[in-house]
Amino acid sequence: MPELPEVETVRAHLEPLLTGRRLERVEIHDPRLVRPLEPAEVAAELQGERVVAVERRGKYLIVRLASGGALLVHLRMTGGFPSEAASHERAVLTLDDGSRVPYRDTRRFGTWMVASDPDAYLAGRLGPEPLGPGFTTAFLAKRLAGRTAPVKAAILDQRTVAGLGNIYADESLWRARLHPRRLAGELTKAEVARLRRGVIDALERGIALRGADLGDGVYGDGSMQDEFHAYGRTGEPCDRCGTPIVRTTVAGRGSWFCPRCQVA
DNA sequence: CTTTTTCCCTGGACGC
DNA sequence: TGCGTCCAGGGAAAAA
Repeated sequence: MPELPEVETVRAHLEPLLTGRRLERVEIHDPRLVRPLEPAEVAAELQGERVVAVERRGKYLIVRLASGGALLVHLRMTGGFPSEAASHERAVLTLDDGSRVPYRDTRRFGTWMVASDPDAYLAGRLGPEPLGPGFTTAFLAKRLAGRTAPVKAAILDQRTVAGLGNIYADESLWRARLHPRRLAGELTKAEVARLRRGVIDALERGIALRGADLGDGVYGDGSMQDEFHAYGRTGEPCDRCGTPIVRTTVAGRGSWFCPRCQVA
């Protein structure tokens, strides 16, 4: 559930803790976290490495190492680096200043992997950063052209744009006034431009508010949930036209939209 | 190639 | 109160 704004918030939290530090000790308690490798193999690769930067690409955290490689962390649904003791601790980093950085993940979907060439690895599975120069209307139009999948499915595809999940997909479509079931290939140029703008605005707002906090201890301390226009708002009035928000299922995901201003 | 479906996992919500 | 059932969701993998 952490999406781009939440992962960015985690990145900002980790950066001052890790940058410049050496990984003194790496304990991986849950073998699933690093499959198919064994925890001991991953720990051995990481121990003794120095962290030179903590970056983000899409929903991945990139813990860059002095060797040129990186630890790639994907939080999936419930992963996170709590600042206080928490249950479901799946791994712990001990740094050369003696500090402990615990990783928790209730549902155990998150992954850690060591990549020798992280940029190549990520480039092969992710489209452009939505807040970077590559996410142009022309690129988005090309990605959507000819596709018969619902536009919501298309923007959840990380190769179309990196970092959207179910929440920000719905918020982006609301801002763009597009029905989630519209066929991706049938959008007009003007609608594609609106979609791009909706994605950018929704994510920038999410980052500014330090992400959403859904009260389950998974998302951070952000306040984006107070500004949701669509997600989870069944029956509540649309902030544009007052029509009650409707829930349906698109691409196998709960999807909320305004049936009046997001026209099918 | 595309699109859809299944699966992984846990805790919280809900019905009886 | 205590069960059983359903649901949430990212993305890999399989199926179509």
